[in-house]
Amino acid sequence: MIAPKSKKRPGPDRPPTERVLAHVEALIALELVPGASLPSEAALALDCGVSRLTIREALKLLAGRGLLDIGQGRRAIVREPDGSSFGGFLETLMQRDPKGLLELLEVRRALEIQSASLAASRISRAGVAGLQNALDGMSKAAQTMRNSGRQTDANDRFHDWDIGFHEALALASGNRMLASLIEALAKPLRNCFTMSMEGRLLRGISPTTTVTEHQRIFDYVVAGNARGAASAMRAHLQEAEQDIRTILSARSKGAKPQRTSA
Amino acid sequence: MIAPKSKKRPGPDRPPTERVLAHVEALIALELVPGASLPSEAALALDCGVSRLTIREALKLLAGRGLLDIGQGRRAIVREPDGSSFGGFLETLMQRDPKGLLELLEVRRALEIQSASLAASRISRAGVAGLQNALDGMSKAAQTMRNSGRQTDANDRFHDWDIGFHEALALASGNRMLASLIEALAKPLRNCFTMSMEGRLLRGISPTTTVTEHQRIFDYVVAGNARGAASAMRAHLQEAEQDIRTILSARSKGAKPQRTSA
DNA sequence: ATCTTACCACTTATCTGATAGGTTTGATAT
DNA sequence: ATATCAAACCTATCAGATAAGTGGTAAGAT
Repeated sequence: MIAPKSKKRPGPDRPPTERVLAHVEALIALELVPGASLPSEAALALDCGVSRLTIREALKLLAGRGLLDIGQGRRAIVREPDGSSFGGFLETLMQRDPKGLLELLEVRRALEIQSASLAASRISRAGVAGLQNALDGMSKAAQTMRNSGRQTDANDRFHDWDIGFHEALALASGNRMLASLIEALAKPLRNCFTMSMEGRLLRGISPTTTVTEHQRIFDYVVAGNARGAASAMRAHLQEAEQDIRTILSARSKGAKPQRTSA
Repeated sequence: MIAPKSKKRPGPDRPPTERVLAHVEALIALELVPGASLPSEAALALDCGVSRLTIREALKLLAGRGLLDIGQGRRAIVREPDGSSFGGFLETLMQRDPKGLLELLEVRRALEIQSASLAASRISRAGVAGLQNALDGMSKAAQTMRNSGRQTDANDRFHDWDIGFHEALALASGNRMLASLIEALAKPLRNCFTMSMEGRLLRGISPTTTVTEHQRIFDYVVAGNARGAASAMRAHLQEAEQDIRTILSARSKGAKPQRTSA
C-alpha cells in the first residue's frame, strides 16, 4: 500500500495537540467509564511524546466540552455526560439576544409536551412515586406561602418543587436524553419561575391553581393517557407564558424602557 | 455567623484561572461581537497579572465550550454561538448508549413538530422560497435516483435536500434557538437518513413518497395551518422511524450480532 | 501601473526546568 | 485499632526560549 492520502494523514506531522486530543478522546470513549480517572499528566505526556503542557491544554479543552473534571492535586476524572454544556449554550444565546426568553419558552414547550406524552405511555411505579412526591411538596409549599404571606424562602421552595415535578416527569419519560435537556432548561428558566409567580399574583391567581394544573398532568400520566397529558401540559405552559407576558408588559409600562447598552 | 468561608470569596485570593476566566468571559459577553478578535495572549497576561500559560489554558477552556476559535499565528476570535457544542453532547451520549438512537428520534420528533407548527403560524415570503427550493431539489434528486438506479451520489444529494428542507423549516419558524438545535441534530442523524432510505426500499416505498410527505408539510405551512403542519410532520417522522425499525430488525436478523470491539 | 514575491513584525505553539500548593496514602505512635 | 503526621504523588503556575504560522508591506518583475 502506498501512502493512502486521505483527508487526514495519520502520520506524525499532525499537530501535537490533535494527536493528544485524539488519544485522550479514544481513552475516554473506549476504556474509561464515567467516574474513572485518567492517567497522570506526566504519564500521558510520555505516552504521546509531548510535554506536559500540551497535555494540560488538551485536558482543558475537553474539560470545556464537559467531558472531564479537573482539580488540583488529583487526576482528571471522566464526567458523566449531562446537559450542562447545553445549558451553557442556552445561556450565552440568551445573553446575546433579548428575545431569547421567548424562544426558550417555545423550545421548552416542545420538549415538555413530548416529555408528558412519553411519560404517560411508559409510566412505572417508581415514576408515579417520584411525581407524587414532587406534587405533595408543591402542595405543602403552597400552603406555607398562603399562611405566612409570600416569604421569599417559601417561594423558592415552591419553585424547587415545581422544577422537581418537571424533572420527575422527564425521568418518567424513560428518555434520558430528553431528561438531560429539560434539566438543562431549568437553570435559564429560573428567572422565569419568579416572573411567572409575580404574574400570577398580578392576575389574581393563587399558587394553588398552579398545583391544580400539575395535578391534572399527573392524573393523565398515571392513567396512561398520552394525548391528555400532552394537552394538560400545553395548557399549563400556556398559563405560565401568559404570566410572563403579563409581567413583561407590566414592567415595560412601570419602568421606563431600558436603553439597549451597546 | 462566623463562617467567613462562604462558597466563593470574591477576594483576590481566588485562583488565577478563575480570575482570568471571568475576565475573558466578561470581555466576550460585554465588549466583543462574534467575529471580533481578542487581545493577544501577552496583553491579556499583562492585564490579569498572570503568565501567558494561564491565559492559554483559560482560552482553551472557552474554545472547548465553543465560544472561541483559536488558531496559530492569529488571535483568538469570538465564535457565533451555534449548536455544535450541543451536537457534540448528543454524539457522546449516543456513543455511550446503544439505545441513544431511539431517544434521539423522540427528541427530534418534539422539536420538528414544534418547528413545523411555528413555521405555519409565521410563514413569510422568504420562508416559502426556501422551502420551495429544498422541495424542488428533493424532487429532482428523486427523479435522478429513479432514472439511474440508486447511485450513492444521487442518494447523498437526496439526503442533503431532505436535511435542507428541515433546516429551512426551522429557519422559517423564526426561532433561531430551535433552528440551532435542529441543525445540530442533523449530523448525528445522518446515518439515520441512510437507514431510513434502505428501510424504504425494503418496504417497497419509492423516494417519491418521501417527497410527497414533505410536500404535504409544505402545503400546510404555506396555508398557515399550524395544526395540520404539525400533524403532517408527525406522520412523516413516524414513517421515517418505521423505516429505521425495519432496517434495525432486518440487520439483527440477517447478520449475526456484531461483537463489540473492545 | 499592476501584479507577484520576498521579507518582516507579530502572534501563537510547544518545550524545558523549577517552585508552590493540594491529595492520597501509608507509617508511626498511642 | 485508631488517630496523627509526613512523605510521595500530582496538579497549578511561573519564567524564559525556540519554532512555526499569518498578515501586511515593500521591493521587484511584467
